[in-house]
This record gives sequence, C-alpha cells and structure tokens, in this order.
Amino acid sequence: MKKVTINSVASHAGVSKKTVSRVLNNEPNVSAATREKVLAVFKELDYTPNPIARGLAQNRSFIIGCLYDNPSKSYITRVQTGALEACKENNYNLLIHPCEFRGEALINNIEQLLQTSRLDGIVLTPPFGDFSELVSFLKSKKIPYARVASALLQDDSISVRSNDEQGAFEITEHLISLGHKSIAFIKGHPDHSATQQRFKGYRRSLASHGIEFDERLVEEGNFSYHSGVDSARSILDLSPRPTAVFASNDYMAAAVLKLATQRQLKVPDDISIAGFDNAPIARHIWPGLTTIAQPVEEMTKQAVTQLISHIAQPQEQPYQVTLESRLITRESTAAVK
Amino acid sequence: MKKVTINSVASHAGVSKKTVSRVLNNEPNVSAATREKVLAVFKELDYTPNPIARGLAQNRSFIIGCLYDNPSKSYITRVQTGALEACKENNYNLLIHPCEFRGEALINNIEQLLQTSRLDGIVLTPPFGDFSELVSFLKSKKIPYARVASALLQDDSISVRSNDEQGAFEITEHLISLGHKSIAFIKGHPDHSATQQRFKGYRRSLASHGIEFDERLVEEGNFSYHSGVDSARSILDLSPRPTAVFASNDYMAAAVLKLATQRQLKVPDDISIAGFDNAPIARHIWPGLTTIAQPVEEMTKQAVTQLISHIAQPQEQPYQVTLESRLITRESTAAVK
DNA sequence: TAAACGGCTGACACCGGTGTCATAATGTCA
DNA sequence: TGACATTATGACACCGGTGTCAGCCGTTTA
Repeated sequence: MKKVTINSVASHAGVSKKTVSRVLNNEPNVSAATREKVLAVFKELDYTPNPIARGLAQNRSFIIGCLYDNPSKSYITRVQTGALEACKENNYNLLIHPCEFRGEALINNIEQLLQTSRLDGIVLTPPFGDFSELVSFLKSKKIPYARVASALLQDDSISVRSNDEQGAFEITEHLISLGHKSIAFIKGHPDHSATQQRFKGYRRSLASHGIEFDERLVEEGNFSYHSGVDSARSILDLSPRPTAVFASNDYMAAAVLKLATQRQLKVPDDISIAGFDNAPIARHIWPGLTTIAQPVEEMTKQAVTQLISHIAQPQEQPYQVTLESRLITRESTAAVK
Repeated sequence: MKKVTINSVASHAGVSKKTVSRVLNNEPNVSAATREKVLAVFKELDYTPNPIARGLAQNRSFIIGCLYDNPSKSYITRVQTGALEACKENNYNLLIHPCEFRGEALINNIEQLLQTSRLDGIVLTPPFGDFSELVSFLKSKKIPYARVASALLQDDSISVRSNDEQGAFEITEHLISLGHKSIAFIKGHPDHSATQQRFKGYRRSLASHGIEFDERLVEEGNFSYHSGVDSARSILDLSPRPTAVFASNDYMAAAVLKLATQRQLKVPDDISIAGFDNAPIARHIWPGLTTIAQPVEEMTKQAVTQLISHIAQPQEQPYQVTLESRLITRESTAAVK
C-alpha cells in the first residue's frame, strides 16, 4: 500500500499540488469544478494530509500544552477531558505537562518544554494562571496561552473562570440558614487564587448576617487530603467545637469527615461538613458531602477553543468569561441541634 | 532573535549540515575534532533540533498514544504519570486518547487517530490490551504497541502486567486467616482480564482452605462506584449475611462501605470489606480499606520505555514482564466475632 | 609502487506540505 | 473591440532536518 500524499492526489486529479493545497485549506481562487474534482480524489484515495509536513511548512506543531500541578486527580482528568474535546474539534493534540516547579525553576522548565516540543499554545490551569512571572514570560516569548480558573486580570488574555467567591458565599449561606453560627473554615493552597476567593465568599456571608469573624476558626490547608487531616485535628480540638466546617475543597472536607468519624462524632448531627468542587469522593463517602459544583470541563474547553482560534487568527480583544457554579446539598450538612 | 537551525550551526562551525546531523545523532565517521567544534557551537547558539523537521524526514512523530477507558481517574493519572516519565526520558510526547468504543467502532476510531496523528506507537491500557481485534489490527498495520496490565499472550508483543491472581489470592487468604468463611465477591468489568484473574485468585484461596465456593455470594460489577452500590445492596440483603466482602476494586469496595454504613452496620465489626488497587479513596475514607497495591506507574513506564526502544530498533524477542503486587491492611478488615 | 581499503566529509535530493509570484484565462468597462 | 481588472492555476523555492552517494584523504596490502 503506497502512501497517499499531496503529490499523488495532484497527479491523480491532474492539477498542481498547490491547487490541492488550496482545496485542503478552503482557500478562495479555485473554480468549483476543480474543487469538486480534487475532493473526489480525496475520497477515492482516502487522503489525509500529513500534519507533520504541514507543521514544518507553517512552523506549527498543532499541539497545545496543558500545564498542571494539582493534588486532585479528578480535577486533572476533568481538565483534560475539556481540553481534549476542544483539541479534537480543531484537529489539535494535547500534550500534558505535570509540573511541580515554582519561580525560576518553573520558567526554565517551561522554556525547555517549549524548545523541545514547539507547542503552539499553553493552557494554564491552577495555580499556574496566577504566576505572574510565568505569564509575563509567555507573553515576552509570544507564546499564546489561556488561563483557566485563575484570577481576573485587566489585560488582553484569554481567561475562563468560575465564580469561586459567589460559590463560597452560597455554601456559607446554606450553613447559616441551617442555624450554624460557629463555622470553621479550611483554606486552600496559598498559590491558588481560588483560595482567597473562597475565603472572601465565606467572610462576606458571615458579615451579611452579622456573624463576627473569628480567626481561631480558620485553618491553613493546601487542598491536599493530608493537609485536611491536620486542619481537622485542630478544629475538632477547639472548645467549644464549631458546629460546622467548610473546607475549601472536597478532599479536605473528606479528611474532616474521616477524622470526625474516627472520633465517634456523628455527621451531620454533631457537626456539619461542607466541601467545594464536587469531586467524585463527595458522593462516594457516607454521608455525601454538600459542595459546590463547578463546570471544570466547560471552562477548559472554552479556554482551549478560544486559544486555538487565537493561534489561527490573533485577535486584539480579550476573552474573559466567568461561568456559574452550583450548590449541591447532600447529607453532610443539617440543621444545628 | 533569529531562529537557530541546523543551517546556522553548520555555517557557524564551518561544516556541512550533514556533518551537524551526524553529530546530533551520534553517528560514527566524524573526527573527534569536528565533533568537538560542532558541540561547542550547539552550546554557543543554544541549539535545539526541530522535532517536526526531523519527524518529516524520518516519517516519525515522536508521539506515543495512550489509550484508555477506565472509570477510575486515579488509575488514569497513575498510568499517565508512568507513561510520561518514559516519554520524557526519550524525548517523546504523550498523546492521551480516552476512548469508550468497542468492536468495529473502536477500530475505526483508532484508524482515524492513526491517520490524523501519525503516532509512532500505542500503549494499550486495560481493557484495550485484551481486545484481540484491536491487537491484530495494530499488528496488521505494523503499528508498534505495548500492553499494560493485560493477560499474558504467547506472542512477541511487549507486555507488562502485575499478578492479579496472586494479589486476589493473598487478600482472600488474609480474610480467611481472620476467621472469615462466608466471603462475598464483587467481580469487575467483564472486558478486563483482571476481572477473571482476581476471581480466580479468590477461588483458589477458598479451595486451598476447603471452603466451598458459593455462587450466591458472587455479584457482577464493572469497576464503577455505581455498580458497587448495586452489588452491595444484593450482598447486604443476603441472609445469612456474609461476614466479609471482597470487591474487585476500591471504588466498589467504597460503595459497599457506604451502603453498609448507611444501614448502621459497623465496619469491620459487623462486616469486613476489602478492595483492590490501593486507590486514593482507600485511605481517604474511614475505616481505611484493606487492599492490594499495584505498581501501575512502574508497569506503564516499563511498557512505554520498551515500546520506544522497539520503535527505534525493532527487536525480535518479546518483552513480557510480571511485577509483584502487595497487600496493604487497613481498618476495614478484622477478625470475625 | 600501484591498487585497494577504510574513515571522514559534503553536495544534493528528499520528506509533504505552504508561500510567493508569474502567467494564463476570463470578465468588465469605455 | 481594445485596455484593464480579476480570477484561476502552476512553477518553484522553502521549512529543517535525514538518506544516498561520490570524492578526498591517508594507510595497508599485493
């Protein structure tokens, strides 16, 4: 079976390869008759253009890089799913690049990645969208990028996020409506902008009900299950014990639940627990976690779609979108007794 | 900043581009002096060869495709981690291809993937390594592939697996040693060869202790959490209720635990539960799940490493390896009362 | 001493596409 | 009907590497 190239198509159709190329790329200045003829030969020979040759000629790789550093596997796969959908629709490939570096080392690592992989663009998932050195490095190198679930910036970048502050506000409202007044809070990783946002939503809700903010109820976590265990220990040791705990993500919330259960506390009777993200674990444990569902796949898909269209045709206007999140109540929260 | 290509290096070093190419590829027939000179220019100009151009010349993409269809996000990320390590070491990229097709549609989907992406090789993760139509399709197309965690085949393929049968045997032995005689079993997805293996290990252990196999204690699952819930319902409704449940993976085991807890059963006092895989959830819930840890990253890394070296230099001898798995006991199993 | 041989090197075609530009064919208008 | 604009097409160079082969050199062999 011989390889089918643009040359075989051209000679089969009795036209030049340039004309075939024009048909391939839907360029104008091809007569309808010629176009038909070439398209027929495509079918006949079952021709697929070679992306590598195209890439060489256009100095493109048709590969998008996806940068992440996240303890949550489910979050990563959701990001990947969304990114893949966008890539598939545009005949791009996705290169995944887990990356645990910070600062200088991060820049070097990315520089090397760019040199060896010739990426056409990069999706920055949390926390990388908030690393200003990285963002300005990419900007200076003129590498197109898109930011997912990162803080709003007053610039011309592509950014798709969800409203973390509002989500945290709503879930705190939910707890307060159940009669809770002493609500502990576990912060996320300080590098993630979501951490501040969620904290802000929590405080706004407290304030709107005249509940005084109590520093002692706040623990520093980092989104990992392990950090949740540590925070849970401190919180459950408090006296008086808070009647509810709002953890900045579901893994930490699951850790609180595990520790509470180990200590013979009944959830939600003795203590209510709320999480954030609607990770699979939120519904895989008993009681199921009340949490906030975010459209992670949709955010990433939009970001990558926009990134790809920007690569094809650099635009001036920014693309900044904020999607809505949604409260999901399960068994882990109940009215205070 | 001009682009640094093989041509600029050649003119800088005062040699032909072919000689530069020889140095790049560590080919013989370059004098030590010339080699030194060229290498110095590499450093000086900070040269990185363009993989796309190289790919065009050699008709290679330097991309490995990773095929998967698995409900467990943590398994997927572990597979990816291992594959990525191998790719990175060999300057390959990894293309991820989640794929829920079967039979004819699967072949078509993969054929399209191959045409558009020009993959150099494919890693088949469960259950794809056991789809004989797919395997023989790849063989007929002469696409190099490696199978991870799939059944042993008497052929010349690359295959890295772990001993599922032995793992299941050991965990059943563990339960029996705790005094359990009525041990329910939840099977995995019938497409996965691990499903049969784990079932065999369970039966071998029962048999070796003279415990009669009871069909009524066996439920059909499919590795998903949801299927675990259904199976758990049937098992917990049995009368007399088994004193232990061995689920073929941790998600299904977690489902059993959730349902049991919902029904006010104490685990492990009223019923012991064991899983398989050592997924994160196994230690994120209370009580933690007794399970079998498998070297998923290591399996995948070995498979991909071998695949890449096979691509560079097709070998005749097969590479078939079985790695060991390991019993991890946590709080979900205890002596029968 | 001539012929044969091996290591080293570069000229040149080639991989499969795209960009540039010249030219042929067709259409428009005065 | 001729001058001119517009559309359609192809020749050719180019992207940045690798494969083939010929030629040069110094050394060994007959």
